[in-house]
Amino acid sequence: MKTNVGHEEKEVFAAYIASHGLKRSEQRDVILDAFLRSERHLSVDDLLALVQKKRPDIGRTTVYRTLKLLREAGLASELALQGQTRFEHDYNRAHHDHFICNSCGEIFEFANPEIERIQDEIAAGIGFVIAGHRHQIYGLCRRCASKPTRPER
Amino acid sequence: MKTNVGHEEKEVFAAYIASHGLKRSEQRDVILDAFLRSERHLSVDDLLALVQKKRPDIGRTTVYRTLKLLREAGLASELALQGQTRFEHDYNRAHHDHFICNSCGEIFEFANPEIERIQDEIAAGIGFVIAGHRHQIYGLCRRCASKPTRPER
DNA sequence: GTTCCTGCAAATCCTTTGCAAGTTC
DNA sequence: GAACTTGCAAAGGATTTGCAGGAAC
Repeated sequence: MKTNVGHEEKEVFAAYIASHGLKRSEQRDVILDAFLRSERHLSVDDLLALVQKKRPDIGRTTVYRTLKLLREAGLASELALQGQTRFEHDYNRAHHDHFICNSCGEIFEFANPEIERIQDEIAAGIGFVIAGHRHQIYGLCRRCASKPTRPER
Repeated sequence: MKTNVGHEEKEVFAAYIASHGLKRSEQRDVILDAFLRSERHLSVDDLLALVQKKRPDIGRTTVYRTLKLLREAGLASELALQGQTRFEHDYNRAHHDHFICNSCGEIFEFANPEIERIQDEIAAGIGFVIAGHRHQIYGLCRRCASKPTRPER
């Protein structure tokens, strides 16, 4: 297993901690490490499960609180899906949106400058100042779409 | 005050009720009427408040249940915002997406065939079969953006 | 009469918060 | 030692469900 995953991100977090009068902790280290090692779009419970493989005594509350810090530090960003929130890496990542498969739950990213441009144009037309957006496309991924009849949802 | 608002929609609902072995009720009539009279994007509590002006004894649960029926009958559609769900008219309405003001909560609709086309194109490229999407743009509306300093959120 | 509806209270689900005990600096 | 963290349990907000009584057909 790779060691020293996300070295730079860990430094960013340490700097954030230091500059905000916070303290480092074993738990935060473990949670950040687990977060950085995963390339998936993790729910809080996904991350909790990963974390508890290393340290079963770490609680869900701490995961929630640490994810909040990671967001503030610019390391994680929130993906607000229907029922639950998922988190993805955000350090040095360009903006993108998501396709979400209703059958297997897989999430695919996409980015399209043309769509962004049109959004800006429409916003300008009504004097709306954009702060952010949420653009999620639901349906069936290639694999699930080709399977005979798989119940969605 | 206008009478007989949404005559056609009321017929659609009656037909839906009849064809599904359901029964009509005073409550459903009041809720549907209040829903049709409003042109806003209503939260459940918004609608409950409107309904209770006429019939204070109608409960929140019934509003939830009736909205579910209205969705199934094709009269209402759900707008899944951050914390809460809002509902809008869906009868004979074309697809559209939303701008949402973080300051005053106002919701503006927009539709852009070009964006839809690009979405379809990207989806086709990865073999994704689109079932629906959610495209919400957050920020400040013209009025709120022009005010000096209004706390967002 | 049977079946469907309604409203209340209780139950869920996800997330946040209060608090006493443990850590970090 | 002061200030921050942690985990539990409790609280929160939105939505759903169980149930007994009330309406519709």
